[in-house]
Amino acid sequence: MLDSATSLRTAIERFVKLTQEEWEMLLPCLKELELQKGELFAKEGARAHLVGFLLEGNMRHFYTKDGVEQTTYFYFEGHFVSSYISCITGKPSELTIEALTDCKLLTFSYTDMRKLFDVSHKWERFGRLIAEYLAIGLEERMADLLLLSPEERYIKLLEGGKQKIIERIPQQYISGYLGITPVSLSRIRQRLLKK
Amino acid sequence: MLDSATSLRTAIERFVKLTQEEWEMLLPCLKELELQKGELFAKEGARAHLVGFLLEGNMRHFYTKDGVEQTTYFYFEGHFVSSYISCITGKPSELTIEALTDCKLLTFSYTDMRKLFDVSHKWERFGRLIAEYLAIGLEERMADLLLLSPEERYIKLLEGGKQKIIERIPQQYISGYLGITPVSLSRIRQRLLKK
DNA sequence: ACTATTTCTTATCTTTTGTTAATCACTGGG
DNA sequence: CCCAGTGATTAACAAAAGATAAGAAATAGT
Repeated sequence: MLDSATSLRTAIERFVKLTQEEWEMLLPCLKELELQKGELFAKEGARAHLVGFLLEGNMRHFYTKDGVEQTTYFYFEGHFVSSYISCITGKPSELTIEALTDCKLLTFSYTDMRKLFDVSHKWERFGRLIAEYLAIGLEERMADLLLLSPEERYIKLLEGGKQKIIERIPQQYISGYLGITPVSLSRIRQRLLKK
Repeated sequence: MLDSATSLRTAIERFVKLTQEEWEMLLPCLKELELQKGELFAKEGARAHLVGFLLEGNMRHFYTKDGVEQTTYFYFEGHFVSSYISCITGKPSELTIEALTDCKLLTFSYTDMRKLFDVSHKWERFGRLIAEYLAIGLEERMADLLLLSPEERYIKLLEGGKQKIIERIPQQYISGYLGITPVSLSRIRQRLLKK
């Protein structure tokens, strides 16, 4: 627990530097959670309250359309995992988060986080910076979807800093991330090989 | 100026209620700005510093790909306008914001906003809630791009709460918002008429 | 009211993707 | 070592989108 808490603190301090006192405001809220491959961290239709910090393993999140799972995001160790939109809006989650491998997490409830926002300017700032970080990522993702062809998006994934996705995620899920079918991704790969 | 400032205050108070004192922290930072149709509020390649509140008129923002403008968002009166990602990252803007009609705005610099974040927990909270609001919108937009076909996206635009876009924006720009060409949008409209 | 521009639609053709199904490759259990 | 199950590829066809060009409709300016 000590090691893992340190790793969480490091992640948080990429956004704001904490005094020991501030850090200890969060400490009692932390719980360890282990998930086996296939288990869910958040479920479509249920209000999400938990925020997780992924210590080991990786996860995906997916929407369901016409009964078909559509994977749109991946989580790796050292990053936060949450149906964040559901946490902040209080509405039922539209997405499901599933462990792709056995996972270890530290978790805290968003309710507790909200209390920290109330009593601490520093933690409120953390909340702002996390939301901004999320928005920056979403904006880039959206621009890519609007401006790039599926093939260009795949090339960007190959060349861009998202190596982990290529290395560790099955293609059937990557295709969802790119907004195309697995068959189409396979064809794109074939096209690129011949160039 | 008084009226317009009141309208801005109302917009801000949809996120946080302000005391008179807090409101007066922002007041001296405000400037009026008028733009004529076609003038730019932010320009690709330049670092953005300004945040605007649109009092009258509407605007679009667009990316440029291979020299072609690709419109991806619209702004209407009563809403904030900014190359927000550039403001918060400090990097050059990847998008250009252009007045589609003559516009009146109230503006303040993001530098001033940042100072308010530093000295006021309440304003920091405003910053968090704005960023969360942005993230919520982007998440929905991204999910639509990944899960819906162009035709479904157009139908959603027709039926969803984005009436202003349909009513007041030329189709050549709407097509960019949907991620397709103007020709393709015209065909989709034709298809839907025949149903 | 008329002309000049711009915007939207229609048509044709090419390219790409979706769909479905069959095949191939890999993996893990028995 | 074989076999079942899963994931990836390939094939064939239908549907949709991109590109380009030409024509119709709407708009703005004089």
